[in-house]
Amino acid sequence: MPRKSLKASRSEKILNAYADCIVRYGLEGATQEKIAEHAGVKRSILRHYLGNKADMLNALIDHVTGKFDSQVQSFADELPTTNRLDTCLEWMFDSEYSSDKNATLALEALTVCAYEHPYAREKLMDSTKQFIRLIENELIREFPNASSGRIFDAAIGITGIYFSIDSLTALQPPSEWWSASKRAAHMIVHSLGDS
Amino acid sequence: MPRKSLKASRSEKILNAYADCIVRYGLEGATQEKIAEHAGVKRSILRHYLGNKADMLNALIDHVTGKFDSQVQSFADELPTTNRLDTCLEWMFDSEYSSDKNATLALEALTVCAYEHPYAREKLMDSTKQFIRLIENELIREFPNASSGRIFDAAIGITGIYFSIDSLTALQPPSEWWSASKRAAHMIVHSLGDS
DNA sequence: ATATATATTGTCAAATTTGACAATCTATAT
DNA sequence: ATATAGATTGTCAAATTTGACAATATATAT
Repeated sequence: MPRKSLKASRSEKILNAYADCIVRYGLEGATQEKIAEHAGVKRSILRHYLGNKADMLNALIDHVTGKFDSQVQSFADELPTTNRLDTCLEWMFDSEYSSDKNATLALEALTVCAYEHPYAREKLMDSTKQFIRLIENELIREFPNASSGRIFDAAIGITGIYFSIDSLTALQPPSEWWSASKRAAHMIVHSLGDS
Repeated sequence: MPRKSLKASRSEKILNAYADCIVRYGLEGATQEKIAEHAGVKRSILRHYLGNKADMLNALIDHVTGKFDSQVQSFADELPTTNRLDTCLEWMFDSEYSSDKNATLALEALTVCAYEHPYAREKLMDSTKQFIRLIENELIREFPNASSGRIFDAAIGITGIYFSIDSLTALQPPSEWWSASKRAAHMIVHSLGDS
């Protein structure tokens, strides 16, 4: 008898707007007013679907990490069977192929609340680990004889380079920084071949 | 006749507290109240020495970038004559040697305001460039025959790895991530030798 | 058509944050 | 000792942000 619930779709829209806002204004700068405006809804709606501020933050943490994780997963699934590693780096460091870098940026923007929010710290850590593992897997596939230690080192390095250039987008760096980052990642890859 | 001004020392103390707060609570989460508390002064003092919120932010930008720049400078000055590059990476990726990582963290925390603050964007970009240049110089000293392109790529990579592991401190990563980051940086260095 | 659960809007109070200024205290030179 | 410029504290109003709830509108099944 009741009308069908819009909780799922509305929550999705609101949380995406929330994530956009923390990327642009910082975690504490993302007020409910701005979030509502970005989402194109009234502020009261936020409370109706997601509760108070603390509830919203928890929902955001789940949303952002979940979105990031699923993007990482589909990223891995869509890699071709041949030339996987090169394609992987191509997608990571070419803005043309990047479907939605905002997931990574939102993840990074949330790190500031990890100091006082153990739950956020755990989930962010898990997502980061999963991303590193993705890189590890591709490196292992290409260099099955490399030691797990060197694989891990390389994965940490490539991930770091990616996270770093990604977070630098706010500074609008020249596009050469992206290509240089890609080549730096390739340097790490190549060094695995010299074992 | 007047009493001597404390403007320099007080401003220094307040701006350091400001920087600490944005690292812990984010840019917009660093309220004047919290800053004053961290600095051990009354809130009114902030206004007296640094003006209103906008004035404080501008002062903070100058302070943080200036502090970072001078640390980078003294970092370069203190490098030994032999084994400079290894020492450089040792200092960067060993928390024992790191005198004050907060300067880097504050720099990164400020990037969120670059979207709407062109002045901040410029200064943050300049400081980042200067850091990259430091790495470039050390690489050139070690590999004078490497092309400037590869030097730049390597510098971007090493800088990215450093910035990234640094900003991940909020997630309290295991210490192995630091050592892995260092080894990844070394991988980039070694790949310069195979030109 | 009507009941019902949900969507949506609106409004007000409480809490937080900031701006501005007055008032007082204190060191320093004369 | 006294004048002076600056240090320090205190207070209040304005603006912002959030919390909470009432009131209305609307879709859906019967």
